[in-house]
Amino acid sequence: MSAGQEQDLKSDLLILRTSSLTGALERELEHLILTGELKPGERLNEIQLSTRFGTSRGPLREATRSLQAKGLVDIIRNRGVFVRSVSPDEALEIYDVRAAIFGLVGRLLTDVVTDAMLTELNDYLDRMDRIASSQNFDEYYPVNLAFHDYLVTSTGNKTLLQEYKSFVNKLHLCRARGLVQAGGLSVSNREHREMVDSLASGDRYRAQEAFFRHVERSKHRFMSTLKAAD
Amino acid sequence: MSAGQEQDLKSDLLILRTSSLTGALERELEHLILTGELKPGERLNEIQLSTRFGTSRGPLREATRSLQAKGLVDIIRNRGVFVRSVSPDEALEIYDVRAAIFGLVGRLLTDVVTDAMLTELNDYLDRMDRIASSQNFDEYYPVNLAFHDYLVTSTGNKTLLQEYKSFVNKLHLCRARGLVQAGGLSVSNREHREMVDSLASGDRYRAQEAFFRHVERSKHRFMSTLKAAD
DNA sequence: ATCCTTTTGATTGTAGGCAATAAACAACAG
DNA sequence: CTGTTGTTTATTGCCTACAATCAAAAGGAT
Repeated sequence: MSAGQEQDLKSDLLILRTSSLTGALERELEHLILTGELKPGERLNEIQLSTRFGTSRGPLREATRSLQAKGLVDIIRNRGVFVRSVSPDEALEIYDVRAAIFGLVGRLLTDVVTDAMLTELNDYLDRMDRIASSQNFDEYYPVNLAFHDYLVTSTGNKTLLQEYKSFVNKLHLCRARGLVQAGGLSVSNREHREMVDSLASGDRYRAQEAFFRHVERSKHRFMSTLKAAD
Repeated sequence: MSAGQEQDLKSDLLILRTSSLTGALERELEHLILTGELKPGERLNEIQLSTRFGTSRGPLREATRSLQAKGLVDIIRNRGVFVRSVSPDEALEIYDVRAAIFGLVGRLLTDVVTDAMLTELNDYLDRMDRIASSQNFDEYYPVNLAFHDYLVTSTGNKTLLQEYKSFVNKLHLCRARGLVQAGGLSVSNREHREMVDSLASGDRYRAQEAFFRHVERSKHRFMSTLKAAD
């Protein structure tokens, strides 16, 4: 079954001795899940996957256990491994926690922000404004992602970065989540500008609240799509 | 090797068909780590542990992979599994994230707090005050834990609860962390009272900040013990 | 003493097998 | 026709045993 590319995964990644086979499998499965190739609710067949990647069942089982702890799959005893399906209710919970995390990003950045960072951020804003006016979502999305990544990374807090990414990932597993922000590109960028301005002001509470609200608003946009689907 | 109690763990927990052997091992190892029976930096020998619990290597390896994803152990290829040792720097990072999470608890609670909850919380405060005045730390600690648990659980946000507990656990893995709050029992309870009062006021920003500051202060107490050790 | 092999001990990955379980299916009685 | 009861089958859970791999310790040469 489509052995051409994946069969080589084992030998390919063993050349990069950097990590174990389990680790490679874990990254590969995570990729399949986050790109949607494995859809929420779908089952992961052990022997099917292990033969597909040319490994034995052992490392594969270890990889799935790791993914379970990360919250990407559910394991039901004697039934198997299933791609996690995040309910709308749980998505709302995640949005709240993510808002708090992101609020902390704003709060921390006020202490470390430099002029160089502010010009860099304003560059991002201008670029995103241009793209937003053309309503080109496919182009907007990666820049938007880079913008947020830049912010979180700049705090220098690696634990924070890890948590943030983990929550962004989990939101991808929500079935009901269409491309939420598709409507309000320029709306969203107005919030971005307020975030950067708040950083420039040096007011940590204003920054925390601006960052918090940005996620909260995106939660509300998500909720409105839920009601629309009723 | 001390087969008396642990040998029975397998059969005992298989009677409770509720969970897999891997899951049981994971909980057992987590317990050993968090109680300090396995100390930070210590290696987990596969065969030694599997024979100790009367299982084979497979489930044990799966359990350790899960613990790795939870951040409780580090796995080095071809070297083995080690209990995670949290550096002071990383502990400071965790304190910040935990502060943001806990701040969210305060913010969310203002929307759901009831009179019954407030009286319950004031009961906690009175009990802790009495214990604090007697400087009995062993008695204070579990009540303090229950107080915080009650707060986080009352938000109704299960994702939040899970994250909060995860961070509290990770802080246990910091070698340098003596019993930090040992000094300021009544100081800490003054902060608790401000937290409850802020909830009663209904001001979500005040509550968020009160909860945030409580963790931040405990971070500062932790930092002062670091300097003292220089 | 330093550097370079060699050995050793442990982990990692593989293969194969068996028991247990759950879902799908068939036979059956009401 | 419907609901219940076996039966089958696929899959997981767990085990043993073995080969491969790697890191650190031991040994010897310069």
